[in-house]
Amino acid sequence: MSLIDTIVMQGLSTQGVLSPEDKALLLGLELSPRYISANEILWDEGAEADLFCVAKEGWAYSYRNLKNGSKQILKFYLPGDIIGIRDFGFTRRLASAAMINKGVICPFSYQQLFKLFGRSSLAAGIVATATRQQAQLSERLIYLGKYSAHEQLAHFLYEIYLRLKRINAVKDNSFLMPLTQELISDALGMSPVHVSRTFSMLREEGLVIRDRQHVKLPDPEALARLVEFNDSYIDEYLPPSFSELLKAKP
Amino acid sequence: MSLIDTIVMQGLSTQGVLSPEDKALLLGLELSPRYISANEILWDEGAEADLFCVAKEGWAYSYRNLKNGSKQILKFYLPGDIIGIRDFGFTRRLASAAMINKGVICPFSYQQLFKLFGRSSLAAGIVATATRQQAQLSERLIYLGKYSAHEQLAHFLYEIYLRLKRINAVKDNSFLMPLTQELISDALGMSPVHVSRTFSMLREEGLVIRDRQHVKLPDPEALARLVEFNDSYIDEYLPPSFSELLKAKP
DNA sequence: TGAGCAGCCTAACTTAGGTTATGAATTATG
DNA sequence: CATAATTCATAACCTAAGTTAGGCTGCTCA
Repeated sequence: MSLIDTIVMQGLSTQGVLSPEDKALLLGLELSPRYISANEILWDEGAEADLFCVAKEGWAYSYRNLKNGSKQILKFYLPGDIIGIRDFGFTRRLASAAMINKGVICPFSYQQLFKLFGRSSLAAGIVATATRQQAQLSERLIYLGKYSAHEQLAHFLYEIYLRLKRINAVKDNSFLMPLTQELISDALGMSPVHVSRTFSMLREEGLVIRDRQHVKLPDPEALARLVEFNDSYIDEYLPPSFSELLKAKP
Repeated sequence: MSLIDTIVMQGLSTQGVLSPEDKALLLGLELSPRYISANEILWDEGAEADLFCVAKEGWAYSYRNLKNGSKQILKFYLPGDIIGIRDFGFTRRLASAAMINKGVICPFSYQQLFKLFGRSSLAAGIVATATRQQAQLSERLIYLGKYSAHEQLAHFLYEIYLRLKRINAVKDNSFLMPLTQELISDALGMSPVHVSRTFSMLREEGLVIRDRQHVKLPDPEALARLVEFNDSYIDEYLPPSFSELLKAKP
């Protein structure tokens, strides 16, 4: 899993927009992998925002600690995702980030990112990556605002399923999800008890089979229909016009 | 109100990072103002994503229509904000956008944006603008997930207050907010009735005085304490390191 | 190998906020 | 100027989800 495997970069790459030098620059970002243990905190809210990471192995999440002692999770990061882009352009972290299970991340600095920005095609790719993350956040906002716990959890599981499928981590409609129900409750803004209740409902409906970290969606399409899933924000490549515009540049 | 007045661009500009040519490019975006009437739809979800707008006058919002007939508002845009950056890198709109009151917007195309991207300092500014919007969304997510209606509405009003103050639209702790309670309810994911109830509570506590569109916060600091407002995501300039990095570039 | 603990389930009870309804005040329209 | 349509306030009632609690299972590590 390299940065190039980010879906947007893939799009740029397969359309021949990235030059060999661009690719060399991208690959240069992953020269210093760091091995991280489970539950290790990558950074705390308010810390200096001086680097980003590509998650190579393991899951991570960003979150905010709330005054009442609980926390709200903003996003789960799967292998291949860029962690910390959220803080680009801020001096301090707006949210904490932590590893869920043990894994490998590749940190890179502002300096390295700016080097990429010199090449407008890479700037476009980075921005597109950031807006994709924002799009995922928007979807979550929509479900938090107006849908029931039942629909929320279904949506959440289907999103994870799609993101894992993209990186070939789904086999026979099953995947590994290293999340406790407490983490899920922090992400969906509901109580852990209600997450359990809702899982039970989905099980009884035959939509989700789960044994600890092993999750199986016997009929993913049924789940998708239930939540009217809008998958354009996950799967889409860059618009065709992009490659034209980028090639035309001097 | 010009694009330069966007907080990030202001930061770049006052630190002398923007060259005269950069500024000319930016101002070029504002050459074709369009006059928009109240409630006019700028674009629908699923439409081709081919342009962005700078809001010059009037308020706008982006939203998603939900299957049950209601809608979820993702963001309100005040004068000076860039509308549509959310869809950068997608071929189709992920959300609809509409004007609230009548106003003026300045559309610009992907081509124009890419021209800006040729200059890495501007690319950085645009990305930072996009991430700032994402940060505002994250804050809303946090409040949707874990706080009561009372705290949510207080937070919402205080955010509007800060954003308006930045563009000098607050006088004597009062400002004009052209939102119906129904729009607010669509943004905060609660029922219109409960918005009204909650406004009544805030009024009784002496925190918010409101007569139709005229809103006064007699003691903004008290409101801020109530919600423990984290204003770093609104006010902060670009990190000092940015200007160093950008100047160092060839 | 067994004590301790994290994770999960289910039940009983409570509550914040949704829903429906009615009326008053404002604003738009013919 | 009169009528219709918004917008808002408040009340009465209801439900989805929170809270507290108790018990089960399967790790971990002493």
